[in-house]
Amino acid sequence: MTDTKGGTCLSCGGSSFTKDRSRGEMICTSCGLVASDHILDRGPEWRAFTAEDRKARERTGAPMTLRIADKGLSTTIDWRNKDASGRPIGGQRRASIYRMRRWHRRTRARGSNYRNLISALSEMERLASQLAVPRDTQETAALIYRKALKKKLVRGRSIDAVVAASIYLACRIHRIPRRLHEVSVESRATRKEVGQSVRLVLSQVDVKVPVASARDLIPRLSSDLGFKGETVKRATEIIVKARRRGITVGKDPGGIAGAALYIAGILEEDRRTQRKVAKAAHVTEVTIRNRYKDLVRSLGISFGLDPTA
DNA sequence: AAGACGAAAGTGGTTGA
DNA sequence: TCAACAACTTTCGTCTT
Repeated sequence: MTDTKGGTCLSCGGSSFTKDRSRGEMICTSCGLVASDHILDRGPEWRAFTAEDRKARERTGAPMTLRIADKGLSTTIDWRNKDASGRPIGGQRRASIYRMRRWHRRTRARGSNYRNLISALSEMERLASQLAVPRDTQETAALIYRKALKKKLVRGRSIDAVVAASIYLACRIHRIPRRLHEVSVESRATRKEVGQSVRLVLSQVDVKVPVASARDLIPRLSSDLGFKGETVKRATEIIVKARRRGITVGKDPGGIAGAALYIAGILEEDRRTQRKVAKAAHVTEVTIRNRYKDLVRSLGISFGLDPTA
């Protein structure tokens, strides 16, 4: 409990508030009203300097706060200026009731968006930790989701799908190799739904997302398969060349990355079976073979001579 | 026996009339 | 809404190591 902030309490008219940092709540010091509904909207003010601080607020702060804020006023306030026994209410008390009514209306008007955001953010938290997505990437995801929400893209489709899409896109922006199917496996939405949401968000929301590249998948795949450094380097070269020839467009990046690693493995005498590579890359052996053929043909790779180039 | 290869048919999704 | 289509998968038989 530390700093106090300006403003007027809607319940008692008091002007002093206590801020509970761990919960992100604003509490009126004279009547105890939890007045915190704006905290969600003040994105920038949420910035904290330590990881713990940020974590504490992001996780439990917003949703819990809102839940509390709503709880206090979930009943309707009668419009007549009478008290329970029918006597008229006057003076300061009356003004205070009026303010409460207005506040109540406002909360309700924005209520559906808030409610949506609450469940979305908690789902996002769950998904992100499941996928080991870093904090800043998660923030990007939250931002994308908010934009989508503002554009009414969530209407009529599942929150989970749009959340998953936001995380997937945020990962791509931050070049964190998370593939669509990985995200959808952890999501409650199906791969199809997530995919559709990704496309929708991509077309409607103003985010620039780099194209998914096979290159970004190399580090993960190679560590899964235990390739040595030289092999990884060579695989990366192969992909760079392949992209320059334009034979990577429209193909599953997993297949390309897998095939490049497979080829590099042969060239570097660091071989893995197609089966293993395919499994790690989440494609079939056939796809590895097809990409392998494409790559070998268009890059003129030969396996006979000592590969020193 | 395991791995590599390729043909053929099937799947789920996009695109364009 | 439907058909054509591209990418990928499944399945399976055959060759190679």
